[in-house]
Parts: sequence; structure tokens; C-alpha cells
Amino acid sequence: MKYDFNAIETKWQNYWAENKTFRAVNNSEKPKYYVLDMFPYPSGAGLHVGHPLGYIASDIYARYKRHKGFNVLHPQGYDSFGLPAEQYAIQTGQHPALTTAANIKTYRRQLDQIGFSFDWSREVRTSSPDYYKWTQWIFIQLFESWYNSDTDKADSITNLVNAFASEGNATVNAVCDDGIEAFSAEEWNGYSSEKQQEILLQYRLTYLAETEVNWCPALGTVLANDEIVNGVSERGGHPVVRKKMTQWSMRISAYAERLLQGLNTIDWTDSLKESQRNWIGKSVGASVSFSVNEHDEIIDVFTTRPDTIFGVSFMTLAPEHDLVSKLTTTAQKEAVEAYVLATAKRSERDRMADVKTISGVFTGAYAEHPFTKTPIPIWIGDYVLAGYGTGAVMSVPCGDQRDYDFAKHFEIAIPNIFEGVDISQEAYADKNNTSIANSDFLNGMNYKKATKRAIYELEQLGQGEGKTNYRLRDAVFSRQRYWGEPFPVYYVNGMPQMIDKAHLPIQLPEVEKYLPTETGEPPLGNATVWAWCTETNTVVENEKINNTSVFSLELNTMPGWAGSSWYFNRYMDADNTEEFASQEALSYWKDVDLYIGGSEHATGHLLYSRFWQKFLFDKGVVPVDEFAKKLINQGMILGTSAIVYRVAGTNKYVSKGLKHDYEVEELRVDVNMVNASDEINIDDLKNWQPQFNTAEFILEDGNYIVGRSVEKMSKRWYNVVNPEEICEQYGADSLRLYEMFLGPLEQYKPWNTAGITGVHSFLKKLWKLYFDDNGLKLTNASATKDNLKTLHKTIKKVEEDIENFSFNTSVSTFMIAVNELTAQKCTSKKILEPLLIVVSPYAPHIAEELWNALGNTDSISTTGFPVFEANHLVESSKNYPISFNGKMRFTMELPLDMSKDDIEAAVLAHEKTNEQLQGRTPKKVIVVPGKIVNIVG
RNA sequence: GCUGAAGUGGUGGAAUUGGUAGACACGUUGGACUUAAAAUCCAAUGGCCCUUGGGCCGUGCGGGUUCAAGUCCCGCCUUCAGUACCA
Repeated sequence: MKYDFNAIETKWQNYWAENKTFRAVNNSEKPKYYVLDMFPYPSGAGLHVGHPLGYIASDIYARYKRHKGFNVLHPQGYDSFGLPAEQYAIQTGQHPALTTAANIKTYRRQLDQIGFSFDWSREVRTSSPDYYKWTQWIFIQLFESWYNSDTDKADSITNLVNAFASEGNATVNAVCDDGIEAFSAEEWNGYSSEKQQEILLQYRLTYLAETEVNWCPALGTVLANDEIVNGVSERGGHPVVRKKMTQWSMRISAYAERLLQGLNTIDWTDSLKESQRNWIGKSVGASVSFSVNEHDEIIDVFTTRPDTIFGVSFMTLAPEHDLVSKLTTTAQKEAVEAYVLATAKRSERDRMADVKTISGVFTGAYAEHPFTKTPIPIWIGDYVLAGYGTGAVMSVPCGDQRDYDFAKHFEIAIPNIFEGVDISQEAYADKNNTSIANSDFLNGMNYKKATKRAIYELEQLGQGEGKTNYRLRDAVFSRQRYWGEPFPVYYVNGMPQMIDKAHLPIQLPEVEKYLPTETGEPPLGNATVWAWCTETNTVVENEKINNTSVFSLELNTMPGWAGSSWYFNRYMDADNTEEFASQEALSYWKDVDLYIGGSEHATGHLLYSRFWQKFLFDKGVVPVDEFAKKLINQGMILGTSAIVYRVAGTNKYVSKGLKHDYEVEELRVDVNMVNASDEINIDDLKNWQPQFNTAEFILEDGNYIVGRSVEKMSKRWYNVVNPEEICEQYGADSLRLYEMFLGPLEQYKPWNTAGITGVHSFLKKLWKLYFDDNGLKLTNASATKDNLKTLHKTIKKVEEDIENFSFNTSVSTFMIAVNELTAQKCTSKKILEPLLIVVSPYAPHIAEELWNALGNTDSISTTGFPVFEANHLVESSKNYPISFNGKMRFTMELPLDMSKDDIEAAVLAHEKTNEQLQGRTPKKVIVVPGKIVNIVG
């Protein structure tokens, strides 16, 4: 019998599907275990061999946990709203829903071919109305909530309205927009409905606000901070500009502290937690108010060093700061306006690239120092960012290098307030190892004491208080796109209203074209009739088309991260039409036990999901406030591009070894035409692209050798390797084993098809342990000591490897086991049956087939894992390494139960010892039990 | 600059708490089988010396601790990733 992997794999994939082998139930005697992958965006290119890496790891873990007696939830779905489908629609007119459906079909076929143990009955698609109904529902919940700082959780707007009606807003301690005026209960009750709604909007967890956004003209939409890389859009690399727009925002800043604290309770990688900490960017300090001479204005600043307040010698405002135009004196007006204009012209990118150049301009105005009452010149400088803190700083040149550089450049005074520190060359930013001087009541204090005292004194004056600042900004939630979740929102007199839950989902309407309307509205403005609800109180139609209707709808759609911020909860009860998931299901599965995905989502998806989870927890909807206990970042599999060398200006191509004799240009060619020895198939190349058809090739040793370059796997580099081809040629089990064998899961590593023959021949050898030409070889023979040793060594190692997520080394363990058992001529069923279970998480198809061939009628996937028995590994003697003066000399076989003294005696009696000591008397013999014997001569 | 991770043969990578460095695989070389190829099997494979036995040197660099260091400590160098005028 031959190992016919294609037939075997198809057979068992069908078997699993027909028997619903991997279906998880929402109640069980068994303990639960939830293994989750980051669901893919179904792109038109399909899967390449890099994509399944994390899925294979999680699948091995899920299968292993099933063997270990857990009720395992291992679902999969699609993050199917997104930009590429929409851009394809703009180009071709194809509806995104159609292309998405087609792409999903391809993905599903490719995933099935690899033999994953997903419970497909729970599949979710973020673009499906059954799903985004609940994304819209969560949005409504956020709208109906505010953040109560007293209870430190989200609270309902109804409670807030009640508080306003009885006590006004003075007693309410909320996270909300700055500068909300105080009002009494009488005033509140006297406000118009619009005025009340306007005020409430400033408290809601999702709110409409005129915000400065990152506008990407090429994409025609706004982008979140984490969607911008190096000043250009992450997708497409288009320039991004700042622009004011009315947008929906998510008050994630309310959760900053809890998002930070929660990191201490979850088992995620340190680097990922560190990125989230940096992104949240907590800094503790004080806010200080400076009054401006001859003006009513107050400049608020945030500082982490209130202890250095007596070192302030100037203030700096961001060029975009609101007060700039108000404070500038007539004399300075021209210079200031020129500077503000020049900065505005410079792109974000230029400003970032050029941090060395110091620039700024004096406004002519002076602020007053809160304690010394001395005038402080107010400057403008682009090193102060409008988007951080208050957009203004109190500049302490002796304690901050940027302030120092600025002061030096513009010849501003640099007063020294540190005891015994030289600041003639640079600022002294070290908080410790000095005390404060020249600072009135702070003199002689250290950093800690001075900070405390300074804040106290500022509070006495009413000109400051202790404050914690976060870098984390509220997240803009509107996108001017078609292919996203519509908002369940309509407007009455310009104020947003939620559409009643009974009418959800608000379905995405059909449009003629997917571009913005001629009047500049988002693509949904092209829709004729949509969100048609007949019941009263939410009669909503598109105002423009039906002149009889009175309400206009929200035309923006939600961003890509909306649907992915809660999908892990939906898997628990994916078909529920009444709730987003039942309480029973949620309280049974609770949270994800193991989440595997890429680290690129550190400050996007993984932060937003934690935010929504905490909110849903506050609302009592979900039972835990962190959605994933453990998270592993899988690395990326890179492509190995193939390069041919064209002699400049000709259509001649020279082999790699000879290229130095010519002036050449590098061209990437399809990596699939190249064999393991880097030789390209010339005939394939000629047929690949017309230019090669007539080309001449300069060969070495009769072959054309290509150059290699490791880079991201991508169509444009022609280095994509398709898993389907690997499956056809070597089988899914080989692919699974090989992807694990390539190296540690977290690591970035290049794909190289050549090495797959190693794992493939392992599978063939495994097969041969069970089958020869005459059929099944297995007997009921009893297992030998060696057989048992091999088996239990393997069980132990593989268990440890899986628990530690070191999947790569188990593949080696399997290879050793098969080699040993082959050498032992093992045919014992007692050994070879349990061996299959150990192998099956990695290579499930071959394991099922052999399991079945052994006469088992059940699936191996539901079998218990073999129990490791340590006694099979116990040996009676051990090879002790013997060393002299620290150098290893030889080894000696000694019984394990020998006492330390007896070992010493035996070693000294050994003839080789005498030889090595060469007549010297040993000074000391050191015996480390079980490890080594050392003789010091 | 800051933060995180990592430097081991020709290559990918092993090496529990310090205990015979280089497991396993690829590649290479030689051999068996074959008309031939493929497939399969066997052997060798860190470097340098050497007739063998064996010897010497070897985990980025320089020190240190220890009977013993890839592993621990101190000081550097390099690479990759993330982040950055954050007050």
C-alpha cells in the first residue's frame, strides 16, 4: 500500500464535514477551551502559504486540547467589510458583496484543503446583516451611555438626564468634553430639547464632534491614527492632510486607565503590552494656568515637572493654538502670521523628518508667573504639538533639552534651578541626584517633595492641580465609504437620533456608483430609497429622493475595526437572532483562552476590542472585562523572490554567476519556475511573459541561475507560493508539518519549498511503519523496553512542546521516533496506536487513515491523549562525563543508584583516570549527582 | 533617541534549572540499487592539525564568576521590529 495523501486527505476532510466532528456544544461536562484566530479579510488574491501559519498552530493546539478532554471552541469567519472590495467595485462596477462572496468561497476551499478543525457552523461575516445588526446595536448602547468617574464605569444616559433634572451638572463627575458650562436643575429643565441633546452629546461614549481629522484625499476618507504610517496612509501610501469635519467619535479616552491596568491581568507578549502602554501614553504631572498680561486669556499647560516651575523662562504655543491670533501684538503680527502659514504648508511628514531645525517666533505677549509674578515671553514653536496635552508648554530650558535648544537658539535666558549642576552645555533632565535651588519655597527639596509642594501651592492659588495626561485620543468612527456598516442614525433638526432596535439591521442600500456624490456627500448619498421603516417614531427615508419624508439619514459608514471589535463574542452563539449572544453562551465560554494573530494589530484591533469589551462588561452584557487571556503573535512567512539579470539595454539575460561581467538590471520573475538549486526553467520563463519569448540567455554550466531576495510575500514581487499547489504535490499534512518545522512560531522566516521533502519523507516513513507491500504490518506483539522508551519519550516531549508553543521541535521528535521504531523493527500495535494520537494534531489526515486501518471505527480526533509513564524512561545506569581540571576527558557508565562516595571510588579506580592524572595525586573529586564527575588535579 | 527581540556550521534551526554545543532537517560529497532517471537505503559532513589513537580552536566582541558558561554578571558591537519634538 502506498501513501496516497491526496486521496486520504480528501476522504477525511469529507468525513469531518459529514460527521460534524468539530462542532462545539454550548454546554458540556468537560472544561471549556476557546482557541481563536484573527479572522481574515477575504482578499481577491486568496491565501498564500504565509497566511495559514497561525491557523496551523492554533489548530494543533485545539486538536491537542480535544485529546486532553476539553470542550473546544475553535471557530473561523471573515472580516469582510473593507477597502479593497470597494475599490474593486469603483473600478469594475461589481457589487462588493458579490466579489466578497466569491473571495470567501476561495478562502473556504483553501482552508478546507489544509484540514483545519474549525466549527464552521459558527462562521461569522462582518458584512452580513445578521451580524452587523449587532454591531449597530452596540453602537446604540455606546450612544446611550456616558462614563461615570465616580463608579469608574459606563452608566446609562437616562441616569444622567435624571441627575441633570434634579441637581444640574455640578455633582456629576463624568469623562466628557472639556469646557462644558455648569448648569443648575432649573436651567436644565428650561433648556430646549435641542439644547439638551447638544449637552448630552458631549457626555456620550460615542458622540458627534467637529474634529480635526486625518483626511486622505486619494482615498476620499478619514483615517484613524493607527491607519497612518510615516505620515501616509497605511493602505496605498497616499498623503494625508489635517482637516476639520463633523465626525462620530468613540470616547476610548475614558477607558485609558482601565485599558492600561488591564494589561497587568492578561498573558500577552511583553512587546505587545509595551506597544499598548506607549500608545496610551500615561504621564503624571500637573496642569498649570498662566494668566496673560493685558489680556483676559488664560494659557493652560500640562507639565510632568511642576517642581521646575521656577525655572520657566518662556512659554511656547503650538502654531495651531487658538490663542495665537488673539495674543500676538501688532508689531509681531506679520512675523507670526508668516510663521503659522509656513508651518501649515509643511506636511506632517516634513515636520517629522526635520526635527533638528529649530524654528519659532515671538508673539510679543507676556504671561505672568504664578508665584514670582515676573513676565514670561510667549513664543510659538512647531516643536510643540497641537494634538498633545493642551498644545502649550511652560518652557524650562534648564530641565528639558528641547526647551534648552530653543532658548539657546533665540537667546532666551536659561535660569538654573538645580543645586550643583552644570547646565552650560545641555539641560539636566535627570529627576534624581539633585535638589531644587533658586525656587523660593521649593529650595532644597528633591524631585518628589518639590512636585508635591508645587502642586499644593498652585492649588492654593487656584492656578493648577495635579493631573494625569494620556496620549490616547478618542477614535474617529466615521468613514466616507460604501462598504461598511451603516449607522443606525437619523437626524432631527440636526441632532442625531438612534433608530429603534426593532428596525435593526439598517441594511446597506444599493447604489449606482460607489464614489462620493456630486455634492461631496459619502457614497451612501447615491442611494435612492433605504432604511425604510414603516412604524411610527422611526419613519426614516432618504430625504433627497422622497420629498415627503422629513428625516435625513447618516451617510457615513463605520470603520473597519467596528465589526472586528466584538466578533469573538458572537462565535459563542453565532445564530442568535434575539440577542448578540445569549447569556448562557456568554457565561459558559466567557473569554478566549488562546488568541493567535499578528502583532500589527497591537494598537488597532487589539486595543479597540479591549475597549468595547470593557464597555459591554460595564453594561452587564459580557461576563469578563478582558476578552483574551493569552495572546501569541505569530511571525510572518516571507517570500524568497527570484531575480534574473538583464544586460542593460538589451533583451539578454545573464545567469547570476556571470552577471559581474555585464552591466545588469534586476527583474523579479515568478518564483514557481525556479527549482531548489536556483535553476530556472527557461521554457516556463519564455511562456511566462512575452518579453522573455524572444530573449537570449547566457547560461552557466548549461543552466540559468537566479538571484534570491527575501521580502514580503506579494503578487508584485512574483514570490507568492500557493498552499493549494503544495497540498497537491506533498499533501496538507506535509504543509502543516513543514510550516511548523520552519522555525519558532513568533519568528519571521522565509519560505523555501526545497526543505519540504524532509517532512514529506517523514510521513512516508511513518506510513511504512504500518504498511508494506503486503498490507498492514501490525501485530499484537508485546512492546519491547526500547519501544516503550521511544513512545513515552515522544509523548512527554510533544506534550511539553505544545504547552510551550514550541511546535517546531516536536516535528524533530516525531522524526526521531519513527527512525528509532523503524530501526527497532517495531510492529507492536501497543506502541504504534498511541503514537498516532500524538502525531494527529500535526498531521491529522494520515493519523485518521492509519487509525482507521487499525480497526478503530471512531475518529482519532475524539480520542484521549496517551498517558505518559515516566517509569519507561528510567534507566539503571548513566554515562557520566568525567572531567579533569574543568576539561572533559572521557565518559564512564555508572549505575544510577550509586552513592557519591562509591562513584568517587569507582572513578579513581578506573584505569583511564590514572592515565589522565599522569602520576599526580588528585586534590579534590567533585560529584554532581546525576550529572558529572570532576577531578581537580 | 527610547522600547522590545535577537546574534550558534554552507542553510533553517536544537540545546529544561549552568553540565559531552551543533539534535532534527535541508544542502553537499561518496556509496548501494537501476540500462538510465526518479524513488529508496547506507556513510561522511563546524574549522584546523593528524597514519591511527587522538590533539587544538570554536555559540557577535572584550572582560568576569564557576570544577564547568551558548546559558549567569559587567562593558561594547551588530541586526531586526515598534515608536518618536509626548512637555
